[in-house]
Amino acid sequence: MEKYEPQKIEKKWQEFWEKKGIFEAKDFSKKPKFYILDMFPYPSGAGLHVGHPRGYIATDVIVHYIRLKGFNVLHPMGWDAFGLPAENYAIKTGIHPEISTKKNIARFKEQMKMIGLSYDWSREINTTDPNYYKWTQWIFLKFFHAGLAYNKTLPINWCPSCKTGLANEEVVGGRCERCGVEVTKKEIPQWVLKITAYAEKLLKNLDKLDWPEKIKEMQRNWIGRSEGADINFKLKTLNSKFIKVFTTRPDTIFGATFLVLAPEHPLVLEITKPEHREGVEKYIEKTKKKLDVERQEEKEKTGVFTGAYAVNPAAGKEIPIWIADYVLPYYGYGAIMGVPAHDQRDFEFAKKYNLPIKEVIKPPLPPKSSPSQKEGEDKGRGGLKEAYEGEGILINSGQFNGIKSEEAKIKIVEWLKEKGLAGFAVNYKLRDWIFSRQRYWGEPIPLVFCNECKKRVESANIQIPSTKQAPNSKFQIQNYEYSLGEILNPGWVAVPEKELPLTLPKVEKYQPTGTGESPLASIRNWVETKCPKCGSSARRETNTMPQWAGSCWYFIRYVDPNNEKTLADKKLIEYWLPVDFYVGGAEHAVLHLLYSRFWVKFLYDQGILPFDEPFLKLRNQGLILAPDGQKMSKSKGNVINPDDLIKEYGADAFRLYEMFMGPFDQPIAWDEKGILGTRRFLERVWKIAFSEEKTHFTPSHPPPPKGRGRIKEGEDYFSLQRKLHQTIKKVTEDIEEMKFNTAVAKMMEFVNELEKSKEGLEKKEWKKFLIILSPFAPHFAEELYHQIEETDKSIFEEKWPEYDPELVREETFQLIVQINGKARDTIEAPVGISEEEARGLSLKSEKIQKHLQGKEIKKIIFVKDKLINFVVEQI
RNA sequence: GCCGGAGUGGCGGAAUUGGAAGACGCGAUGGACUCAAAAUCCAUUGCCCCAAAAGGGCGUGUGGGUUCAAAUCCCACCUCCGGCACCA
Repeated sequence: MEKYEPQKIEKKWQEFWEKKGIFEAKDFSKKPKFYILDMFPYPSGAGLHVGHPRGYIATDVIVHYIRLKGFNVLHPMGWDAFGLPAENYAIKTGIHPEISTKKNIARFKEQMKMIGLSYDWSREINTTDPNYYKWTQWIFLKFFHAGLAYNKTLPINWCPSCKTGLANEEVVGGRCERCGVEVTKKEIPQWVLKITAYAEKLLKNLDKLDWPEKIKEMQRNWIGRSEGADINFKLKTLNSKFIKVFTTRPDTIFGATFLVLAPEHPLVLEITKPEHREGVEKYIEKTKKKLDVERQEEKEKTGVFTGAYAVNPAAGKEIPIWIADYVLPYYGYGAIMGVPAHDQRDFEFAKKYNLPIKEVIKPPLPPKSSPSQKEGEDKGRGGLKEAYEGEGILINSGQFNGIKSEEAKIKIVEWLKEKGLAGFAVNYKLRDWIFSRQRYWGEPIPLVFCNECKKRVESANIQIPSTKQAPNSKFQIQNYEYSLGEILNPGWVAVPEKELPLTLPKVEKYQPTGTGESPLASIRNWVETKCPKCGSSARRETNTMPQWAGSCWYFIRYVDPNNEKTLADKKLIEYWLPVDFYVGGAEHAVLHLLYSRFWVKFLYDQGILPFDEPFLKLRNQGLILAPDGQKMSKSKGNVINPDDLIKEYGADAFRLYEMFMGPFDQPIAWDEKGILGTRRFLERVWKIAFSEEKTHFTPSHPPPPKGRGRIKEGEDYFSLQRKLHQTIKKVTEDIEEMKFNTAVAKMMEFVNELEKSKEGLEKKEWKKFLIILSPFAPHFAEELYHQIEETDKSIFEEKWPEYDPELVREETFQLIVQINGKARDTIEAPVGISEEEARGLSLKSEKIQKHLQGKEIKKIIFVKDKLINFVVEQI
């Protein structure tokens, strides 16, 4: 017998598969298609650690399984290679990101091949390849022309360490998602994508996706839809002007005793009375200096009075207008109505500045624990301890007194609507996507700025239709045709499609300037260009696209990775897409997963894609933590690489252990001892494979009887058969449900039994076991398959075995005999026996007799093929 | 504070239409093989009582409840992890 030496066999079979090309997807094959995708990695310099492959191995298991089931599978891999680490590395070493990226990709690929992952490498893509990002730019221009990309100077989140602006989604707890440094504010011109235009669709479609509830919930919260009303408060002084607020509680309008504007509100200075001007300006200054985090951490409410008054449209009373930084400028209208009796924040503010508190909602039943309702408490004279935020019955609300708040929410808005002072409204927390990065290593934004065009567009005074009505309209000005985007952003002109890709120029210094300009700005002969429309001198946009741009659509490119005419052939898109099954980490819940849904919805509206959701089914793998229970990171020095493990234990033992260590979707700490267990398992299977009587058994007795009845002869043989088929069933079901850990456990159980058994399996049955093992341990199974089969076929060209339902069913079971719910004996009994038979069997047991002595049987509970329970009472 | 998920041996975990808790693996202990060790093989391995066996009791975060029977269902609470957080 040869020794099991994974190092010898793994390389051999990897080359065998590659030469055969059996893992390549066939376009338009007659087999049913299945597109299963891993989130493609950023090829970092550190290479893969043991956490990465967890998802890759899981999809690989599924891929093998589903191929064996007869599907035409698309399972590609590529590189999300734009990003800061490569650029930072370039700053440090002067090595161009393209070069370091190339090196890293080679390393990643080598590691993936080492694990034996069965990707279709003929479709490999790389987001930094100009032939790829040509289409990223092309899609950006679609957004631009449709009026969904706009240029605006905004105070945005700025990472002082990465020296770039960030999207809302990239700020985690006030810190930069990448480097963890606290985010500051910076006001610079930005390209912004109008993701908010898709808020409703992004929210609604979630319901139809087979995604983890957790991710869907996170997206729902992120989009943050609230229903309520817009209400106009007439200003006391500037007669024609209104302050508009959004509220989810129009039923409390009679209790609005003041207004609060965000310090950034555009009307603040206009309405402020001269005698309050100084205080207001000071407050605005102070707010400007505050970081978003500080502003949100502030517990104590602060604010200043503007001296101005507005009129409560329901109560008709004059109410003061304040400014305070607890009102955020970017939500709603940056202004709120203060209802201190029914909003805790307003309550705290009112308490602090002695503003009137007016109760307008009475709780339906006084809640016992509410301090405001305690007896003997000084209520009604501003003695409230906290706001009552629940629903209830209206009081102090004129003609609406006595009705329920639910009802009032509608009636009051309708009443105010008639007076032209309110309307039903919906608001979202989602904000538009800040799309510019002041860094080098990203896709150049293919736009130029032309002063002549700016003048032309501005002077033309065009009536702009809403983007919804005319997303792709063209406008003729003099001899030039402008798109909607070019009209909405005067002076900005798109680089013509035929000039794409607009390639990233070589630069001498990668160092970000920190002033808000990209390193590209220093390359004069690149920046200075001619306007593609009118030929006047123009300047290129020097910001680049964010990290997430390329990953928004990469799954589309895999279906036709080399197409030069379009992002992918329509027929291939129709055949392969959308992605049937997507696997990756949960950390992208509101980044990549939201952005790519947005892009797909847009491309669908543009008629470019025939589907509007990219990923039908999504599953997240749990994080693999370092043995110390911490997240693996280079800085902590606790990273474990797969290379050495594979060298020592083999790729198959590694794969098995990654699947066996715990439930796929739960985080788990790495334990190297565990891989020893799966290696031992393989060694035992190997030994069995070389034992003729175990794998080439010829039964000397008749085949197993169908149905009931037992034969003593060949008992071991039948019980092995049965066990094998139960294992096939369990492994099949577990792969479908991604319960890989129990699938592996079941195969181990089977092998234990086979080891112990006096008899063995016939060759054709042994083959079935090798096939169900093959997705987990492909090299190993292929080797043993060729040991029993003279063939140049691969095990992966076989068929997934069907289990025999007759064999899966057991003939006997352990009847549990309970007395008062406690198990007192077990008796082997034939499956399907009746209560009477079971009772008869049980009463024969000495143990049971003993327990029943001196007791009266009150009741018998019988569960078929499981247990019988005697309920007794002491006589 | 709000939303989501989870608490089971020394460890990772199994068991969910309620039906023997601890599958499988790791570790540990004893033994075989060996000059010895590693590897391998065999046995034991939730805790407690009993000299041992037989036998019995306890046991799935805590407290209560429903039930012949609860890790599983209900109520209250505790802890941990993840996400969001002055969103009007």
